[in-house]
Amino acid sequence: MRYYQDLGSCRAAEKMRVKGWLLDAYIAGDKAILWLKLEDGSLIRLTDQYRPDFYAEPADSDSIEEIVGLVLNHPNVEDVRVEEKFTSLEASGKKKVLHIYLDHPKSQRRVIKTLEDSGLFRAFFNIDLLHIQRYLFHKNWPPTQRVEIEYADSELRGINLLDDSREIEPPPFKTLIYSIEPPGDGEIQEITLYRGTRPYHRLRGGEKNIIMNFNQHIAANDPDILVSPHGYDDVKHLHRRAEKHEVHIQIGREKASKPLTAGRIPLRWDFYLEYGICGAVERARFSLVPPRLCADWPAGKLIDSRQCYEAMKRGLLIPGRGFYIESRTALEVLLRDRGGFILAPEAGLHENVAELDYESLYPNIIAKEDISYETVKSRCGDGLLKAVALEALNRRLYFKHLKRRLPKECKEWLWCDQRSKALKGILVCVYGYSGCFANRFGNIATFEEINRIAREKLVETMNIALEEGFQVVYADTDSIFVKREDASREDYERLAYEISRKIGFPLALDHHYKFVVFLKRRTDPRIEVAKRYFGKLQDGSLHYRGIELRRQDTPPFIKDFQEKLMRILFDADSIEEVRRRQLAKALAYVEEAYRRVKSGRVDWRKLVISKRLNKGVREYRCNLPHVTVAKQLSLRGLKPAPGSLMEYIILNEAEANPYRRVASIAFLKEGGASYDREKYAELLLEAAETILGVFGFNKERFKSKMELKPLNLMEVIKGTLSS
DNA sequence: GCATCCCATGTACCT
DNA sequence: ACAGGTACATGGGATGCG
Repeated sequence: MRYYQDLGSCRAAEKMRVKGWLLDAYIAGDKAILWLKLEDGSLIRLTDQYRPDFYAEPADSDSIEEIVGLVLNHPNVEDVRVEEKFTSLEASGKKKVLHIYLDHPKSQRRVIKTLEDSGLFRAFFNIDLLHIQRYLFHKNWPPTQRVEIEYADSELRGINLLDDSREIEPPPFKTLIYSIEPPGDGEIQEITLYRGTRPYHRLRGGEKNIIMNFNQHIAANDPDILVSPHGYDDVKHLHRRAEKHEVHIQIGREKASKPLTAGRIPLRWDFYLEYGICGAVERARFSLVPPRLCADWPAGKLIDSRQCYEAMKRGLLIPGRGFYIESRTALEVLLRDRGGFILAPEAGLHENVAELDYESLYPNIIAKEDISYETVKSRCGDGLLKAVALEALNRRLYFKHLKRRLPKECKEWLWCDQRSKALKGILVCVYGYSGCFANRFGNIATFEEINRIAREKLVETMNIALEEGFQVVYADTDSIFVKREDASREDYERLAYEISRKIGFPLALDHHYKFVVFLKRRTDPRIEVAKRYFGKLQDGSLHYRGIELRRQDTPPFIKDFQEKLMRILFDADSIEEVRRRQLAKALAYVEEAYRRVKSGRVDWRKLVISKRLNKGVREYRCNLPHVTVAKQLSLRGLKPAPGSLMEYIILNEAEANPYRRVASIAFLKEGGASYDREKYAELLLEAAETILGVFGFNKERFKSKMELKPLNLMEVIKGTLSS
């Protein structure tokens, strides 16, 4: 067993050796504070030395000895060494740089300011990271990974990483779930405590009391993880309210509330529901950032952290964050910058179609073809990006495949699912982030090279399918839709296997459709459209993309209608049966729903449209309905924040005054509202046309037939076929 | 003065 | 602090027509 010894004081204290998981870590003063959950469920707080260091590149390397003397003279600098380093990934040769060691984390800002002002330096490196990142990077210590540690006198003496890469279960962190009522930053009326999704206790009786009781509850239960609707923001809210009553509360494990949730992990409700503790664990392991911080970070930030860690391991210097700019002419963009490959679908109704999808195609290209920022121009060695992607890729594959062998919905299945989903979220971004302007190592060439290979692979894939006797109906980026009339599920699986073997990347049968419809452009029905289709799988479930039903801005009534319509239509064993029997039933259903909308009998709550307000009301140039709604709210003192959903119904679209066209649901009473029947009927028929359009359904014709009673619904269809 | 077309703007979705 | 590609609705000005 190897220990990474620290240079600490060697007092005659008893050394302890324990196994556990790093739950939280942060820098306080000149120490790293480490909270470890141990195997027996107990918790320990250890400290460790932390002295920050960074690099500075002299503007003029000739007078380097003189500069060293100058820097050493700074009262906060403990040591300076001259080292030879690559100053960028593209750099052709090493340069002499100063490695500067500081006396205290707090000194960094001051020292850098002084050095900057001196004008003697061209650039600084390894400064644009959190201290805790640098500490964990130096220790090669991914939080939440199983470790054996040695300590004495509450000081860390050594760590040894244990291999828990095959472990499914998350560390035994204790969770507390709560919510604050009402939501928002006003006075607290109640705090609800939950077991799973069920409330089991409500704290009530005056804000001050509620807060104090909650504080006590935390102290008594000593949870490791705090789950609430807004995670850390809720903790801040609690603190603000407590201050109002001059009450001291302690949500974290430190008396000094430095990080408010020191030693505990605040998680957002929706994150917890989707990814669980496993998700936080995967993020922390990937990024080497404590889960308290990284659970909330956007993926790009996690990738940046991992990239910096990998760079440091290779002895590379970390440049500051900044935006890179690459200018190119419009023609260059036109010629070079292409995204994924798309084969326009063959519009219409198809039977027995297979959708074959590549498994993490982009990360696989990065890892297997070793595409990276520094290798893209001249291929050499293992690239940085490969190192970033490979472990996550293997981990994801492991959990995804393990999941399939487990009984669905058991604990282990859920953990595998959460881990693989969390890793997928990161992996998808590795490719996108490679060309992101904010990526300190990024460049467009890398991004485009990955893209180019992906396109090449997809075209090869299509060709193999054709050679094997299949028809390619549609293809987009990393998936292809193929069909052969007599093909069985096994035939499709064989094809997927054959392609995987030849291309060298994993491809799998993702969906086997009984029926699938590819749509035409609504704005120009002569042209077929990508990314909009729907169908029924062999197992009987519906599967659809891009259509109204997928959109959050579609009113629930329309969604329910469209889904039911699809069900009715596809309740058959063959296309013949669909046409002969189900089509008439579907039309009858359209008529029924149409009459209901037109009669005004639909509950307005089912007609609510919700659209996101992406910026401040003043910044809009177009007076769109949801902007009008935002203005309505502003007028009444409710300021809708950018990013919030505007929920409204359409009262009368034709109204000249835009404020009377729509109404925010905030102003609608229980009694109800009279909605714009014409408009909602129109939306209904558009949703119907999406589903029934292939059979010749046309909303205008439907409407005119509806005016004439009695009507024979089939005429709506027949009319088209004969015309 | 009114209907119609076109385009910029904006949201949401797919991979 | 993920990219690029795609679809579609909406408002409002430009355009055409009488």
